Amino acid sequence: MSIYGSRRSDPQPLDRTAGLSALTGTTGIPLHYQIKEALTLQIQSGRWKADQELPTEEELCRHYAVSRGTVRRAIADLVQQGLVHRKQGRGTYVSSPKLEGSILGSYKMYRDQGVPHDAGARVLRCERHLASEEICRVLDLGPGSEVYELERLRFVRGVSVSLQLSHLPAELCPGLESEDLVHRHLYDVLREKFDLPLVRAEEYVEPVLADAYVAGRLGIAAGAPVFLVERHSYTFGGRIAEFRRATMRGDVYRYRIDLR
Amino acid sequence: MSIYGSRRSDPQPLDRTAGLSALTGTTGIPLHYQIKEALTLQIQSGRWKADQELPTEEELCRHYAVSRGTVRRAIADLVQQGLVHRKQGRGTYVSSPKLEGSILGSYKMYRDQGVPHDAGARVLRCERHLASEEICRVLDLGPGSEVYELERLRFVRGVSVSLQLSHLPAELCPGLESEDLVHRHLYDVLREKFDLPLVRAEEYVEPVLADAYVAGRLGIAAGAPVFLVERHSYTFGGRIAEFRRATMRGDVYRYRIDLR
DNA sequence: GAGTGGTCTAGACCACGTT
DNA sequence: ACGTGGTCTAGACCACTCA
Repeated sequence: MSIYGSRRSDPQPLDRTAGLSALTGTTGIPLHYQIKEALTLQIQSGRWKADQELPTEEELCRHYAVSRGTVRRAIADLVQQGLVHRKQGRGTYVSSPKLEGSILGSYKMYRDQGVPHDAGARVLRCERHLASEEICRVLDLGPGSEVYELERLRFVRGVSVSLQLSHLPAELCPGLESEDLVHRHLYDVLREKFDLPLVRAEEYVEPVLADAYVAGRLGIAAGAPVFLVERHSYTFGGRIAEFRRATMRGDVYRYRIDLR
Repeated sequence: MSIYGSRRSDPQPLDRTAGLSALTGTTGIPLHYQIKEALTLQIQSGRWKADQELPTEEELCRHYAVSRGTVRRAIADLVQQGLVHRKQGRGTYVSSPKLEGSILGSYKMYRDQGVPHDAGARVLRCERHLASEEICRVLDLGPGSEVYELERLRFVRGVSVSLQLSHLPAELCPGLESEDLVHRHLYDVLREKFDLPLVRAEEYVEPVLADAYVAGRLGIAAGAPVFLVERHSYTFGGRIAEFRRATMRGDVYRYRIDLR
């Protein structure tokens, strides 16, 4: 029985001796930092799932044998990092990584604001095969690895807006081809079916001219200006989960970038 | 004589009664928040300049008649916001807004990485005149306001890379036309000559085709893909200091966007 | 009313940088 | 040696949520 057996949503046990006591005496690492790292590990390892309740401050104080201020400092850092959130009178909860919101917020429909309720995708291709040398390099895979290659056409209100070619390490999402990618977002499927939450992404954006193939798929003239977006998406541990090359209609999208 | 007369770099005096005591009793606003706001005001008003030393924790405790933990919480929030930074054993210092680094980091030279030592600009035009209706709206100015219109061509290693048309409220930077904008960055001039540090900017980016004028200026073919970047730059108080429309060569630049 | 997180205090000791 | 910020404690009271 966990020492947290009486907790409402029964979080996983923490091993105080392994996580803390070994470090405290010898090293000069602050206690609040060690506690923050220990809690981070619980979250990133997946032992604490999204929306799960953390132990209360008082429990953590007892558990780590520290004062409340120290526990609060550790949790405050987690809040600042976005790993957890707190509600006064309620408790502390694991935050679900919300990279998707960040991605959706970065580029916007040009004229047509508002949430596109009737957005969707057509899957043109979803194949598992040996990765090319280039894709192995980009996905940080050894030679001879298998990948899923997923070509999709995205629609908003019946209008095609972008053409996407995704590459995913096959070992991370075996059986991807039998998932419903028409009605569900790829990133939702990755998170819920394959336990692959995305936590970070880099995009490289260039302006290019639509070639004949892209123009045909998007229903625009060849030579029209479009965004070419290369996106590297990462899951926990810095592991790359998807490499995507997308062509987005320049007359429909524009990027918004906030600089601070 | 300031009560801080003995301080090393002689910070401006704080008026405790005006800033704090009036609020404390009546409202339920936390003390650490009120102190943070009071310190923020000192910085944003320009009374505390960049790199200036803040009062020590002990002085702030006495001054606001609060405990050290409360002062530390206020300063920790300022650190997190990037307004100040601390050095153990030294002190707490006002940070200089570093929006420029953020801007320079957002788009990168395509092939040619590395710092462009020999970058420069040619000023094609710098005129003060009545603002058009559109520019008045964008700059949030009343009708009949005057603006500077500044057209520049930027070079890196002797190659023209972008064409920029900036609009600035004339009242914020009177005499801009006599400043050296060839060897100095516009934002450096704004900060140092006109006391106008930029703290935030929004960019809207689209892919377009270069028209004949732009192509001629940039030395590329008409119809080549380029970025059209509209940037709104803000100084303290949410006041817009510059609206810029820039055309950037697509074969030279690409945007890098980090999503979290 | 019981339990949660939010605020604040008073004091202690430590690590670091300057003098 | 002294002054700075960094860490940690033990305790108090408050604000909010929920049964």
